[in-house]
Amino acid sequence: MINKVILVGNVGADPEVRRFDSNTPVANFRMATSETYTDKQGVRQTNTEWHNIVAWRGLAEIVEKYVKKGSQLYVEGRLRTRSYDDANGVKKYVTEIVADTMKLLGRREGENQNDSYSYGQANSAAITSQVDAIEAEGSDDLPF
Amino acid sequence: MINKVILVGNVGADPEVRRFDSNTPVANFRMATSETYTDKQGVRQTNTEWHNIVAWRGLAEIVEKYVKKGSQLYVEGRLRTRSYDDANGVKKYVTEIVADTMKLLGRREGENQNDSYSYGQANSAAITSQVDAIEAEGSDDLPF
Amino acid sequence: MINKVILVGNVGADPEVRRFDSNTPVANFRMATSETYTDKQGVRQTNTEWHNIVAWRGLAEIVEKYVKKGSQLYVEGRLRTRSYDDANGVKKYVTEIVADTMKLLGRREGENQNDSYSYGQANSAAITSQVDAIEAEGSDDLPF
Amino acid sequence: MINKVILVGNVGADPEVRRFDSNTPVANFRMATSETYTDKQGVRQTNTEWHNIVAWRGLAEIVEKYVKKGSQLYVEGRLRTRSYDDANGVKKYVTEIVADTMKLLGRREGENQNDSYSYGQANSAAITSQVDAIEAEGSDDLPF
DNA sequence: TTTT
DNA sequence: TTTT
Repeated sequence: MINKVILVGNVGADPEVRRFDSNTPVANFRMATSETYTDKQGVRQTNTEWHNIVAWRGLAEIVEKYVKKGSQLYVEGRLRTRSYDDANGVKKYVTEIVADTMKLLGRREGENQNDSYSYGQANSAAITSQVDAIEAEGSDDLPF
Repeated sequence: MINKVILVGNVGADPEVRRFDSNTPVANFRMATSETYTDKQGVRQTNTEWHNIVAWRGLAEIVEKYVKKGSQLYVEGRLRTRSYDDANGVKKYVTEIVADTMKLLGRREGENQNDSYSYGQANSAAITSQVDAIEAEGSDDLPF
Repeated sequence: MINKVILVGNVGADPEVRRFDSNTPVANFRMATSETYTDKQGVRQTNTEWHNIVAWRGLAEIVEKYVKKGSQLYVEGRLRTRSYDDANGVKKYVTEIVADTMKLLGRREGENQNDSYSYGQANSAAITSQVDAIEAEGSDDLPF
Repeated sequence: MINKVILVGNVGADPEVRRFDSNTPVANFRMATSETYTDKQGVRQTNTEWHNIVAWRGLAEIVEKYVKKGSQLYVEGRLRTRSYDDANGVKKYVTEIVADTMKLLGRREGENQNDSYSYGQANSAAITSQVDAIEAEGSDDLPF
């Protein structure tokens, strides 16, 4: 069955990256998608939706290095709702997007673009070489 | 910005359809997407994810008529997280998929297929004619 | 960069599967997506679009076993335009969808559903076990 | 049935916009999506795929104003293969993506971002107001 | 709560 | 050439 999410938006705050046992990294961050429309009174309105993004392993490492508050991002992943007990022992539910593919868009100082990263399509060696290649490109002078 | 969800799965229970003031119908139902995999011990495992689907207006009416417990469905829509106060006055959050397009897949008794419905791409007259056409097809004898 | 195609439609004719050197299987088939609309004169019209689908390796083997003329299918893949010289030595171009994920929908005699297959997300052992599992399910008696 | 294409890439040359009878504008341009990978010899390789994009009416007008050679773009649309006779009277086929939604990504001089445009979801008045709003934003100083 |  |  198919469970697919595609987002293009901006990162709300610098990602948090944690490492669990066996050193598996996981990155969490929030991302906004906004839509603007003109209401019945002719007034411009903006609706902003916030999404919880989770990235594991190689993608988490790429997030750690390249994704920052304000980054414009393409994210493809799947929906997952999980529960947890809050500080008062109350069961809470949160829906997250577990990222499979990510692409940095646009351009800011220190950011790169035009590469996408997929979990599971590349082993860590390949990811490392991708990251190296990107860092090497960091000073390039592409027309776009 | 882009906020898009694509699901193919099965409906968990008959949809609930309510009508608000000005008679706007809204349909709510739950839909499952399952993925199966073989774990490290070689045992087949299934993960099921449940999604809250919301459909408005013309799409709600189509849901009311054609979507049932067990229906196999393609849903395209956007993520929206809303909050509400539960019976104890505690603020709760729920993430829903607001459907834009829907397609009945496969076939069960009383179900039809191969038509998709989009909110906003068809006026109510067109929706009505689609529905009529489907009802007219309702007695056919397709191979699936 | 992102190059993604998502189709839900029907297969026009039984797939052709060939094997190249080193025994890599490749499956080719055509798939139709139709849309119906009511024209300005109120007459129901149908537009059918035909797509060339290509599947490699494990996906090709699954196509060979399960996809038939008339199968209802979900296909996710990427666009690729390639050129070839026709019988008269004239250069021709053809655009194909190289499949990454596939899901059999609906149901016909001898067909199964609710499993999706991805190239590159499963090694050949896992694909084999998926196929085995499906074959084992082959005699069930589901409502659709 | 579902016929959907999602692309994120760069525009290869300035779009051509023509106007037919009844003044319906149509924009045509080419867009590249590239993927890079490391081959068996450990050498970095790039595959670039070129796509023919078509946009009609309001979307064509937005293309005319904002899309340029080098623009980074999100395009959502559907596949359509059409035939034509070339200068020698030989029948040719070309597969195009008819755009439904478009979003300018990244940022260059004279470009804007964070708005997406859909054909059919907005009437021409709404499109005009969107365009006005964008032009008004043209000198802004957004953090991203 | 679906489905396989 | 599919499907409705």
